[in-house]
Amino acid sequence: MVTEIAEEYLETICKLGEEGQPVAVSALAKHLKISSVSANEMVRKLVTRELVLYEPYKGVWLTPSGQTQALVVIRRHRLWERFLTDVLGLSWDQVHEEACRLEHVTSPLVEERLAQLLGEPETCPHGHPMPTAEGEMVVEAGCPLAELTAGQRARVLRVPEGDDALLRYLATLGLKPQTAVRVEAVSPFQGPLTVQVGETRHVLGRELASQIVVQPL
Amino acid sequence: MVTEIAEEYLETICKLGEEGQPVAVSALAKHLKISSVSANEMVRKLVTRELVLYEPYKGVWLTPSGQTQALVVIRRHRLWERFLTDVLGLSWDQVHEEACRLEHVTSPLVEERLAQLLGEPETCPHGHPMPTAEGEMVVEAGCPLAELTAGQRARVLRVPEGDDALLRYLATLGLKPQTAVRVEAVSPFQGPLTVQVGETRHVLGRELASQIVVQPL
DNA sequence: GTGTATAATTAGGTATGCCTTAAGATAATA
DNA sequence: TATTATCTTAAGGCATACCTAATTATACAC
Repeated sequence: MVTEIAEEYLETICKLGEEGQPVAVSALAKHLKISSVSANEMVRKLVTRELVLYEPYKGVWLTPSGQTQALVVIRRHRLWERFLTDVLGLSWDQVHEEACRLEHVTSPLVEERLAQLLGEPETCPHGHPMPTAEGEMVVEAGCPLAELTAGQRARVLRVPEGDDALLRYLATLGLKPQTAVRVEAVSPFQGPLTVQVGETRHVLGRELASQIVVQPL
Repeated sequence: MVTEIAEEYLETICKLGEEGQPVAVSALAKHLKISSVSANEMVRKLVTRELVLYEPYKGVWLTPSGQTQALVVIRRHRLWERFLTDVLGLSWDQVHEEACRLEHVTSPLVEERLAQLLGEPETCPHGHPMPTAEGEMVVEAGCPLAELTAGQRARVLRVPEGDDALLRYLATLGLKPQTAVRVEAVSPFQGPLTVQVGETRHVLGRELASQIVVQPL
């Protein structure tokens, strides 16, 4: 058994280390908003518990056991997010923080029943994949909206989960997972994109557009 | 803001101190399964936060502010219990422990939506009253089943919440809140009671019968 | 009234998880 | 290769919440 704090570390390492890439301890510290000294300390504890592997100046990555634990926490997080939006009617910018707390106090039984209640959802409200009960997670391939060229159509796959203000803005644009979009124009020199969503056209900063993952059609 | 541990203390003081009776620190310690030294320590912290009042050799009781906080936690606990039984289909012996963890990570918003979803329930699955969102809790008057005499009829009001094995046993007897019972016989010298529940007759130990609160009809 | 059992407190210690400062090691690159 | 930036380690602290052992205070029964 690990503490809630350790669960947060595993979860963060899993999210930052997509494709098995080692995660720099400094990146971990930045993400968890703690000093890199503290992160270093905890990483060493996780190493002794054989949940992560660590090479100085290279980074940290999950062992199979750590991966399993991380995916359990991520699954619980995303199940709660779905519950909070779909059943309790919260908006998608309100659920991340709540789920961050609920994920650590969820038993396997509640996890299972929640999944049943929700109809075994395949994504969270922000479009991120739901790890299965068996510990598998398939990340649907896509590319940042910012990489499309004028005229291309695409389907939104996922948006960032943690930034409430951003999510509220995206909601006003109607830019949510599964939505069809069409790039009208791309300004050069890292300029904004003009994107058609439904009947409306919106101008999106390059920075924002690079955080939205889409599947070109 | 108080810690989760402090919330547990407030909750326990509220439950043990029905009718505004001071709660002995030793009783608190026993209930929370910690040493009385630790309980003493925490009580002094709660005093400085003006959540409880304390007189040595007399006990501890809630201030209005402490009472409010305690009732919030109890409300969240009982709402989750209802959710877990009514929506997720857990049995009533499985929900207390889960709710003990969920109660501390529940925002006012989730509390409110949960109450709406459940139809503003007035009791938990074990029959204990639900504090209102305004911080009121009315404990329905009743007496222990053990105090009835042969021939008396009654309606079950509530049963203990924390003892899983007991709850499983009561479930097999059909002894749940709102159930009508009839005392068939009372053995003298603190002997068992014979009680009719539905079509069936059961023999209940005095100890057990004294833990079941009923309303005589 | 005094003794005794119970209750409360004090003193000293553990573990976790965070912090900071300072110093040393490594890597990237100019 | 030297410099700079980043990373790591060492050392010392803080807060919370728990513990045991020993001491002191109180209440109540005789």
